[in-house]
Amino acid sequence: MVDKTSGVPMHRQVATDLRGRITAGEYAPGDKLPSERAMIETYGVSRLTIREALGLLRAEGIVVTEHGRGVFVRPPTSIQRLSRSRLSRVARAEDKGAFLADAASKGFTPSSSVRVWFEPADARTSGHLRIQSGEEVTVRDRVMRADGLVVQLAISRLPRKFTCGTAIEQVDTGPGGTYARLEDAGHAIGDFVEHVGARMPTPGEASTLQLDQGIPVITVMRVAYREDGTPLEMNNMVLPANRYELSYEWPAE
Amino acid sequence: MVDKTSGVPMHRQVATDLRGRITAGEYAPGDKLPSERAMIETYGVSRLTIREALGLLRAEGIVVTEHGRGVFVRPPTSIQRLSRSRLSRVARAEDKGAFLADAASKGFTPSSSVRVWFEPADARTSGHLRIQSGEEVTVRDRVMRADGLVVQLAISRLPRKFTCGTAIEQVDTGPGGTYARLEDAGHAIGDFVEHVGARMPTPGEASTLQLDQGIPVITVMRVAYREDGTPLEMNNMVLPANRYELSYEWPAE
DNA sequence: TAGTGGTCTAGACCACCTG
DNA sequence: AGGTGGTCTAGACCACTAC
Repeated sequence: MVDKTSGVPMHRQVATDLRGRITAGEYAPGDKLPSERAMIETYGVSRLTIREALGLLRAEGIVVTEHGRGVFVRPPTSIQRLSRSRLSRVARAEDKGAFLADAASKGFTPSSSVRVWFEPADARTSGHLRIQSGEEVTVRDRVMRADGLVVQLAISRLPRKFTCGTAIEQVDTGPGGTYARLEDAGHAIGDFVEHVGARMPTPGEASTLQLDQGIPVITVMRVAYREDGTPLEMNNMVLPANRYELSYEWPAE
Repeated sequence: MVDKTSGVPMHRQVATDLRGRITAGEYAPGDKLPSERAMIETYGVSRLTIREALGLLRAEGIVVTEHGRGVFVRPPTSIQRLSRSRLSRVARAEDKGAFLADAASKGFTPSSSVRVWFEPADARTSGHLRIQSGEEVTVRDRVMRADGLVVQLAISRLPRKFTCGTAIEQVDTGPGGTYARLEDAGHAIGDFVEHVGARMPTPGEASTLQLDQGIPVITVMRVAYREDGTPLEMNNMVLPANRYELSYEWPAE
């Protein structure tokens, strides 16, 4: 039962109570919570109030609702660790690309869909790639899956002058992927820079990545530089935050 | 007006319409949207339906509601970039610590509150620091502010055997911060590893960081290793995702 | 068929902000 | 004082899932 006179909104009281029972283990991961109509009796409030409380818990990512089935404590999802070694030259030499290399090493069956096209660089692209605005860039838009589940979106842009006549302009870039083809063409990679952020997904991303409410996405913008400092590629990645963790390591110098 | 027969829930139709008008620039950042009661007339639906639509946009982080004032298009927040150079030995030698160094270089007035205590290592801590479970660790819990606004939470744990008799066990660690004191004590830092993730904030974090709805937090777990590979410190940081971006760079090797 | 969550209405009162 | 969002009720019907 809730206290209608405490000043604390009733739906918050309900949410706090449920959250406490979940963290205390009364409802374990995967367990079904009582139905909304049962909670109406339990707490003595209207159904909307119950639904508002559940909305808070959903937004926190600790419960999921399934239409026709019930409300469940979200089970922990296994986290993939992506470490910067995924970009090592050794890995490239042996494999088809960063994502496929990574997934295969972890026992997943990876697959990806690729679309390739060309377009003039917009302001943001030209800034990061240090080319003229409007200069033609090669765009590779990829959707990566592990065991059929979409786990990563990535869209790469490269100045077309570096990809002309290479397999980078094909759907299948061949062994070692884009970076291997760049090196074949005489553009040895010198440095990588990654900018990492997080935000809530757009509706499109949420449906493509099959994201539940309350799950943010990690955004990574990676720029690959040639040994002379020329930007070769800008890669914008979107990862579901409940399935990924990024790892970086470096010497203290 | 919405189409009540299309099968698409009305609150989604309203949300899609508003989202379109916002991205089209009809409502600019900072602009006030029409009041909920005005939208009831515009769309011909009940107030709850309007509020559900606004709830979707809030969860996406594109609008904010202010009690008694209205609903506003969220203005873009300026992003702080944290790069790994913040941990350079040079910066340590000149300054009070990573955060203060960083904030000062960007024109903010930084401040921080620190609490220090000692406790036995739990399973997770002992695993990362490679010590016996229950061994005593020094805990430094910090709340960092820039111009009075809380911008970062950080909680560090170090095996106490490395901090005994150093200023690390004091609130003020002195010039260069924790890492400088470790080096003074003969523990030269060899490597850093950071694990980066994102999630929705807990209610406590949301209020401490004054986070609006729809803003995730970036989590960083940093482990500092001595030159011989011994873990010296585990630092768990929580950053508001709308104010921070992390940058990493490394040679292609 | 029965139970679940999903959507929606009409109306009410409260808390907060601005004039 | 008047407008705004915040909370809450009672009731209804729909869509999905299970048995």
